[in-house]
Amino acid sequence: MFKPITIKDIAQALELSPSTVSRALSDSYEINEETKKRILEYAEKHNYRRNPIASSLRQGRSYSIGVIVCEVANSFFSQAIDGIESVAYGKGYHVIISQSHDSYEREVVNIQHLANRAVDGLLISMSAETKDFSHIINLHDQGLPIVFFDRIIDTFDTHTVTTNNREGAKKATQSLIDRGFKKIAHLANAPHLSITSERLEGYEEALRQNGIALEESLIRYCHHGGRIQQEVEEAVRYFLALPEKPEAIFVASDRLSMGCLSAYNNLAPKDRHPAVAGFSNSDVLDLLQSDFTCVHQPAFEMGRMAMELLIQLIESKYPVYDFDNVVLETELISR
Amino acid sequence: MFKPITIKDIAQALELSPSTVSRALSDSYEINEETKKRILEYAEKHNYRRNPIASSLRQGRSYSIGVIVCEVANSFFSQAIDGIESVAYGKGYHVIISQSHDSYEREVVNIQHLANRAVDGLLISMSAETKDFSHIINLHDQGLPIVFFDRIIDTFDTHTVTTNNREGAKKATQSLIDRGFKKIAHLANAPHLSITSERLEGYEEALRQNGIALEESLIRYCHHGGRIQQEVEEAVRYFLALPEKPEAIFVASDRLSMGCLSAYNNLAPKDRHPAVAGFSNSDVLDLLQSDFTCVHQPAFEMGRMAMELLIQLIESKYPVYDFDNVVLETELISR
DNA sequence: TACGCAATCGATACCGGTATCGATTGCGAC
DNA sequence: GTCGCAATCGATACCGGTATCGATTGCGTA
Repeated sequence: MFKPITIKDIAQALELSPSTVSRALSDSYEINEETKKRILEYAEKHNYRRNPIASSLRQGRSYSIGVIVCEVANSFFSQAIDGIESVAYGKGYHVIISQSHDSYEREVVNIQHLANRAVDGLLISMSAETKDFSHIINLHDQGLPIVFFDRIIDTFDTHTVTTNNREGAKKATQSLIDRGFKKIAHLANAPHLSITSERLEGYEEALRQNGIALEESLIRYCHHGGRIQQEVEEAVRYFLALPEKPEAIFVASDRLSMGCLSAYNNLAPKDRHPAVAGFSNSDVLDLLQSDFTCVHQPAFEMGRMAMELLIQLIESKYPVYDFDNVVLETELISR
Repeated sequence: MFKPITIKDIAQALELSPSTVSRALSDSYEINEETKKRILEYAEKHNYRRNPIASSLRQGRSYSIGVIVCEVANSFFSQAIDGIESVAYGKGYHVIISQSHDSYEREVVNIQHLANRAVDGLLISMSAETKDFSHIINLHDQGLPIVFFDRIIDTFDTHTVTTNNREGAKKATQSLIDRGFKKIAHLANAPHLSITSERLEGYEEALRQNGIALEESLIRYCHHGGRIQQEVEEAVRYFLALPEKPEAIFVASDRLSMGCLSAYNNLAPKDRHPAVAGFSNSDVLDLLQSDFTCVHQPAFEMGRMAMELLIQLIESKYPVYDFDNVVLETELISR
């Protein structure tokens, strides 16, 4: 088995002390430029690599952060992750990605796992199923820096990055109204998600401003965020069974849009489907249906910003009590 | 700042030695059941968590493995990752996901990063751009266990998990032939990928067996795997400019299929598009075009298997010289 | 009685960096 | 001449577990 070269090996070879080598390798001002050069050259030549494990142990920091999202196979989150990584790599942090699959249990396990792996901080977007936040509160109480993005909770104060969900939902709904639809249903995400209530508000506001009565019967929730296709089909089946079928649907998310369209294809293949507008960051969905209007979130930017705020928390020398709640604007893309 | 409880704290509190506590916590047979119970209870009560960093340092193992794929926003890879995780978590391993975005440089950086983070092994699916394998060979020579899946290289011997690309490509092409098409183009991935040549073979074989002459002019490669939409558009533009336009296209991958369909929509919105068949694990693409026939790979199973083989390598007490090259079958899904 | 051995637990070095405290040298200033 | 201080480097403890080697006790057996 290959045994990598250590700082002590270098020290011995150059007749220096380990501390000198360590300092030289981290470019300390205490070390003579000449010696520094010797050490760096030797290290380079012998392909020395710092052992981050040992380093972490001593420094009490791992220079890695954890990200928990429901799933990476989702355009919004994969774009957000790209944004996160773009900042992280630049600042020397490593990103560990974890998926909750919108399941409460997996969220708990994974967050625990990440905390155990001694991450320096967490970027969290809540799972759809989660109603109890104690697993997160505990870590926060223990001093672990946490930043929420997209799906946030307000149980305690910290940085958050979201989009203007209310306004986005309003714009999407308005676009459907502008196209002449009056009977507009809403296919919503899990009720306890922050984005769900905000988007619902926007939907309601658009209806109200256009003098359209809100019908509770036109709102359907998906408690697992569409993770189970069956729940989406149930909603669609419900819509199809209504005496007056909705002419259009405002769908809360990407995944739900796909599930919804797929369900309509399966359940009523020959029928004319209602028009659909909704939140989406997919670059595929636009191929799907020419009349699909979507609200696009600046996912990359959100990831970037969340990561920057997290690093700010991590590297702050003093406890932070002043938190940012960034809200970015959405973009309506219609065809 | 919160200071977590350590093994030494427990030892002191219970008037035992750290080694006894350590052994009790790992359920060693050397420790009396009674003492074990005392220790476990105390640890539980005081919410003790083992410090994996310290543990890794001493044991020379991190119980984490690295995965490098081109991107997670890809159904095939996200499904494979799910498979990987399903095995990993069960065996106490943590999965660190890294994206190459089909770029050679990012692949090198990320693999280096993972190796630095002292992963116990790597699961690699090669980037489309990569032609030089020395960064991987180096790590392998240093004894790092590596298993390739999907996009493999044969520069050195190790476990690999792939699908029967030749057969899958053949089936897809055959399905187009069965539908009466004779002029069938092939939109291929980067030429140096293993999957590219294998799928090309299947395409050629299907043509040959049906007495259709192979026309080199109908084969277009995307050197960046479709990462740059421009290259796909270029290929489509090429197809559109041919004196005899292809009636159908066999597309090598998911991403290329999307890019291809999108390009046709943009470049020739009013034209009737050629029929498309190709490799895909997307659950969206089937919504797209009713006549899209796809070859589905058992991605989850591939991930599962690759992870199991990797663990086998990692936990083997003796050097392994006998390697498995698993080839799973594809499934043709037509409508 | 003495010896072997299993059961149980302790002391300590060690994993590879790094923070801390100190030592040495040289030189300008008083 | 001595003092102060900057520059440069060394020795060592320490981070938190864990592998290694030993020590002790008790009991069965020759």
